[in-house]
Amino acid sequence: MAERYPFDQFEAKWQKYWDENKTFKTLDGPSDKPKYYILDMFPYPSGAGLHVGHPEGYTATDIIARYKRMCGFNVLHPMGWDAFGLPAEQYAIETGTPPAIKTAENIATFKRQIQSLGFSYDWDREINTTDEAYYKWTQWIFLQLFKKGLAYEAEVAVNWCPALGTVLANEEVIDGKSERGGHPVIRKPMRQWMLKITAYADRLLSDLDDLDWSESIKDMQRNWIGKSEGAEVNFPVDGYDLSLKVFTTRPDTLFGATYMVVAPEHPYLDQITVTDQLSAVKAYGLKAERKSDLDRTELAKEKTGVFTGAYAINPVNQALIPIWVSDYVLMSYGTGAIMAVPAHDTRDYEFAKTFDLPIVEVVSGGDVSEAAFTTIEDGVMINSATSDGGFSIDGLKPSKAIDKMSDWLEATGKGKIATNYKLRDWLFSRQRYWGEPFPILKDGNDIIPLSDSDLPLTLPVLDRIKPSGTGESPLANAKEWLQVVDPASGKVYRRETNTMPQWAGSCWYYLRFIDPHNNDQAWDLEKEKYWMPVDLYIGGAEHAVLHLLYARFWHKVMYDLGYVSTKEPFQKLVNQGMILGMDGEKMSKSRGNVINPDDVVKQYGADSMRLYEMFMGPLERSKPWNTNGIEGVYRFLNKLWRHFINDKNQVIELTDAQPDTETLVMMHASIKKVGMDLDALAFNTAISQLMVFSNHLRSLEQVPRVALETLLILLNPFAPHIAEEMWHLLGNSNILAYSPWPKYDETLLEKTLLNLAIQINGKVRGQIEVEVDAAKEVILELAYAHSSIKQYTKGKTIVKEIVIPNRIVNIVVK
RNA sequence: GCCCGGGUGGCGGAAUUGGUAGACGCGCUAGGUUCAGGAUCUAGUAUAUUCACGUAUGUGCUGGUUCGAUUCCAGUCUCGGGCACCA
Repeated sequence: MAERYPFDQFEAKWQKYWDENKTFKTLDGPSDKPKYYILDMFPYPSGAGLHVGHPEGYTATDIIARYKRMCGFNVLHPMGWDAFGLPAEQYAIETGTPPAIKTAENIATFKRQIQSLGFSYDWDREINTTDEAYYKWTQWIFLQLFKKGLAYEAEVAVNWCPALGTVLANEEVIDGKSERGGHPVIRKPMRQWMLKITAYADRLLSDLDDLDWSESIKDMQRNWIGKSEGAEVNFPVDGYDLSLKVFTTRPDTLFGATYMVVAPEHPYLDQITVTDQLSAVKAYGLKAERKSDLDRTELAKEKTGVFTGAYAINPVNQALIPIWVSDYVLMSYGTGAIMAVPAHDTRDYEFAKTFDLPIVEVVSGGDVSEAAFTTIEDGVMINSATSDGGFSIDGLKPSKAIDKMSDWLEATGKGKIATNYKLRDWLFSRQRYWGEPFPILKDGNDIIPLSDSDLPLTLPVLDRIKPSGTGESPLANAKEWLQVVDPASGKVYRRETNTMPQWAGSCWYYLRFIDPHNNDQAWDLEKEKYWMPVDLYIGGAEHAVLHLLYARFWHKVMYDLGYVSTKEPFQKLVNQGMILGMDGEKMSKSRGNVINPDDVVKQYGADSMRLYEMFMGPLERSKPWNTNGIEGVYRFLNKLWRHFINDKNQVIELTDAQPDTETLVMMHASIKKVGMDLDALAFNTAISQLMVFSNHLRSLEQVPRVALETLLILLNPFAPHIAEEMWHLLGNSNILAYSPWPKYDETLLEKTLLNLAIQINGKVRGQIEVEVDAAKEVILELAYAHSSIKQYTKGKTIVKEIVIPNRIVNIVVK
């Protein structure tokens, strides 16, 4: 390791200075400065503390925040804690330590670690989702959702572990057994709160278009919402006064429907199954239920099913087709029933082959004796006309036939055009203690919301958190808390024992940062108008779908209620890539490849840590940690310090003379490149330019003060401690944090002479120096005069001369 | 299976609209400094071949478009992420 420059002497000093002087306190808007709201995904403060992945995003946002301040923006850059969640509760059950205590300890560790990196957060805006003053408003938002009819109760199956007397999260269930103890886990329906996110599916989808997010994240959200357009078709059940409704994206293939399949949970199943088949169907239903419980990762997708004995009437040709039951049809998607077109659907094809059901080709172009033909781009409809010839789609392309059949369904009332979504309503309750209590009272089945004045409904302090044994949360043990007596009527109500999931607090924290201490409102509407939307949001890709979708949903509800002024909360989103271990694998305790930021800061200092996190590669890419790499950036800072600062902490002698041309050009080129790279979040190449500039300055006999000062200004967002320290050693009394970002002079960067490569048949064979915008004739004359070009053209026929001004010359010879 | 991203020296990675591939950093080699090691400074460093000048090859692979392709197009292999019987 290189000899240390004294970072340990001044990094803490500057952190203390910024803290004591509240250097980064954000004044409430509106102000005359343009605003910039830059947000990190706030962390869950786990017991393990920070790992090097956390500071990657935080460093990126901090650099941008510091850069934007220097550019004259009013910057909002806050940090807080998403502190409800399972681990603290599990810890409480095991050790008896109350979750609030453990959580506070974890937060203290996280905060110390984050602060040791010199991030410029406005700590006066720190929020914690577990504070009463915060979750009061989470509860308030829930009440808004409830009043709008977007929150409802439903019976939903949970992972119930009888031995532990508790409900488990999916991640606590491994191979059908509880993670702790290995006890059996069964599915048990319980009353749960649901949020009607599906009501916003269309807007959540279409509003993605205007966001400055990566296409891949938008695609993930689009896929999750899973919009598909098609038709609903009613198939009357033969002999019954009811019809099976199906959803299909391929109404064009209706003539090819040779059977139907309903999900094992379909409500009509008991009614329509013939007596002979009843026991077989019931047995199948039980098996299907168990299968999904025990081993849902079963990869062998062998088709199974049972015939119900019933028949349906195909509405387009009156054909009688058998109705089967099979678990390849899901009750939770579409209508829980399908029309099966084996010739043109892979799954139906497999099923038909397994049970020897007829396969009728209605789109020509494939070979249905071999495989299902599923494309709608090619092929022509066949066998698709009614026997009386009254209706036909024969001869059409499938895509056209879809429209014609849909119209026919609408016209005859046998079906209608329909849209379906994969997105389901959001299961919004957990059987846990450590979460926001629902502001809800129960009177039998009646639901009574608390009034706003009763908020917050605080969590009761329990001597010991333990399972209720009934599947209800540990709150069911809090007898006093549970019972509420109405003083007027004397009537006794019971509180809701479910709590909200961890997502709740993170769904709106970006709004609370705007006005974190408001006791009368969740946030002030004027302040919201000033600060929203978030201009840049950086966080891990693991939240690409759920957190972002849920937050967008709440935001739209708040928008509809007039509490926020923007349709979308996060205008620009960037997902940082993962930092892998030295071995190129995901960092994990079991692999032993975890890097602790505390060790890095101790050994190399915060500036080197920050610089290395950004120098490793593009922010959005995954990349491996390499200790040699941090040595490199450390050496860069070390050389900078030791070249300009002597043993007595004095700056070497600088010159006040104008820099020479080369230095001046490099200085302005650096201002330009670093600024442009920062705008593009290309931190690694910006740092590279700083190194180039710094290397040049160190090579000079006489270093111009203005050049060194410019370097320090440019370096400041990246390595603020060393930049501030050297800035002050240079005799400046202002602080760099708010020094204006320098402007560059474009005219200095315009070259008068440039090197032009001469190619022969596309291969570079020589270079000439010409004036910018030199005439084609001049260039060619110089080119042919070049010795090696002469050699390559000697005795050859010149076929073509390509001269691209200021770029290249290519001479094609034969 | 479907939907997204990536594949460039020994390594992390650079490369405006197609226009001199390999910036910057690591590592390595040689030399200076040092009693020595470390640290540091200087020079070199894609591969093959050559004493050298040079020449040939080279951005996963195979083709294509072009005077010219890391960049555009088609196909293919591979790694990573997401979803997964979604009708």
